Amino acid sequence: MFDSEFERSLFDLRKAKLEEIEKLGQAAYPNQFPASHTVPMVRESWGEATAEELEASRVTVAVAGRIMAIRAQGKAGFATLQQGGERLQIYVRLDAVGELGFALYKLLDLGDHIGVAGYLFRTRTGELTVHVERLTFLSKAMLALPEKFHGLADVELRYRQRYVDLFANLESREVFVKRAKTLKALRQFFDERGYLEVETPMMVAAATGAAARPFRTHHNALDLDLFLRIAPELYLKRLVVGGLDRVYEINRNFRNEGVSTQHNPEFTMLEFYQAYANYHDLMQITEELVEFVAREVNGTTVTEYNGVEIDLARWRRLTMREAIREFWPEEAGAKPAHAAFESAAVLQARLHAAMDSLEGALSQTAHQTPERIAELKTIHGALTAVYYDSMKGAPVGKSIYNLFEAVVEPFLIQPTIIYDYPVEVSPLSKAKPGDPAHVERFEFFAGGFELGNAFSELNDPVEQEKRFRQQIGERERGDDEAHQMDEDYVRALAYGLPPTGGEGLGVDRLVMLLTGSKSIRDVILFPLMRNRDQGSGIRDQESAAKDSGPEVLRSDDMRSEDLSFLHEDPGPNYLKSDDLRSSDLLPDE
RNA sequence: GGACGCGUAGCUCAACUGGCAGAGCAUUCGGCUCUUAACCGACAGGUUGUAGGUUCGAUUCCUACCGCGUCCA
Repeated sequence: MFDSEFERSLFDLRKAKLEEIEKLGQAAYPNQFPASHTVPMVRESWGEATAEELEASRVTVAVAGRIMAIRAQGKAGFATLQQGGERLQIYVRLDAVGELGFALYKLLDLGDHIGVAGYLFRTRTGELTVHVERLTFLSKAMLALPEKFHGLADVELRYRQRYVDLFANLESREVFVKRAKTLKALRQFFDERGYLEVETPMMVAAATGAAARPFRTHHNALDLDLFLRIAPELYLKRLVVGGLDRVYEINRNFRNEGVSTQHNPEFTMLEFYQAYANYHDLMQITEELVEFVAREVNGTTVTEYNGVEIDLARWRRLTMREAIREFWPEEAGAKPAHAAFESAAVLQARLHAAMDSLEGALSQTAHQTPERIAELKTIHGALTAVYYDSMKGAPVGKSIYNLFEAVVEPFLIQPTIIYDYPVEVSPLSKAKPGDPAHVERFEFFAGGFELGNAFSELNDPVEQEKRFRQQIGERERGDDEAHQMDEDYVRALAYGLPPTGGEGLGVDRLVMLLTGSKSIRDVILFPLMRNRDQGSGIRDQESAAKDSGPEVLRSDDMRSEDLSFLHEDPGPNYLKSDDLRSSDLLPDE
């Protein structure tokens, strides 16, 4: 538990103080405190009251909180209580609380929980303050708090010890309050529109519905290899077959892939399906949904992200081909003509010319900013990859999609819907009438990343089976993003899925936008972290002695202990896990 | 997986070109009955992430490893 001798000696000191507190007739760990108000309630009710009004009415309150600042002044003193995410000053005087009360005050430390009863007044400087008449000890902080002005700044410690981050950095608490409001607003939106909230399996025999590697686990009693789901998609559509016309699910998905500012191995996804709707309806719902949630959470649709104002109520809609032409970098030469989207050979020629053009631009970078040079290098690398992938036989639609990801997606800062996706990258979407090369699908973006993905669901079982077979062919060509056959899903379609629109939305990413968070780890309470070994910090003797014993776990080890089964070597029969590539929800690079 | 950056007291941060490892907050002791990043005085607190190497001498330079961050895959 201790990181140093300093902490150990502080802990011993605080234990001695607890004994002194008990000698004063207070319990070291009492069971309750009958508060009359929360700190936010006090601020709400009397935050504007004048000194005269407070004096005339003599409001008495009993509030509890954690001491976040303490200033003793001889026979009196102040402290700042924090509770419910807000702070309230208290004033303790010897002649008001008595000898015992003041002796307790002198034994208090930063971080202790106390309860106070007294009346409200304003100090000379105008601060709303409780004039304490009775002081109750509630719980002691046995370890030192972070620096009181800067809070806990170390990013790693903020993630690993979120319990400290939450009380030391109130803006961190605010992020998670907004996350809760986001979830509530999402549910309200769908509940009001007649959607049924459902829960589908997290542990599945085959990980379907998205393009990602799954985690593997095992059910002992049934001796059954299972995967953690990567998406609920195919289950939710089975429910629509079953007559649940409008369903939604907000739950965790698990993808066994890298960690980044936009990816955590477990993340929260909203998916919803609506019978008799198509992707045009979904575009409308998406815009309404994001706007509604922004207003519920922030009271406004304007949010600042990376220093840029984003209005989540103002959406653009572009087809993928329009977007590529619009965002085509001038350093890459002429924009692809429409014909370039029809034939692999023409597209390859266009890509090759763009690579040459970019190389030329990169050889004369005197007037470019370093940021732009880095962007151009990234774009050049991505175009090169698309080119060679195409030369090796990738379907033209897949190349167009990769081209879109390279030159458009990072630049979609303002809310944008991109629609009409190539059929080759959309095996679960329904084709556009009269245009078999494209499907009724869109993804929506803001802040430079994908927020969600939606389409008119393919409901022809024969066509679905054919698409799955095409995906198997893609996999044999070496594309590990190809989808896996799900025969029971095809069977469900054969019973008749009505025309249906379905959508997935990355809840963590929406919260990032609404809170201005640059990393997904800032909106996940306990993001996945590597194990810390003894490389940092001194291990206390107890845990060092019992290092291998199961009963003494270092706090840093607990998470990974819980999750260790997820990291086992897949082994030879890790079968199709790599191959289980499916739909299009938040596809991975 | 790759590139780059970071890791110094419980916390927030210094330490020039390699030359005695420092400050603020917090802690401890003393003073102070309207302070609010309270103030005044004193004390204490370090295996500079870990392990090696170069050097008369390493927080500083080199190598490997661990952890974190950013970008890329």
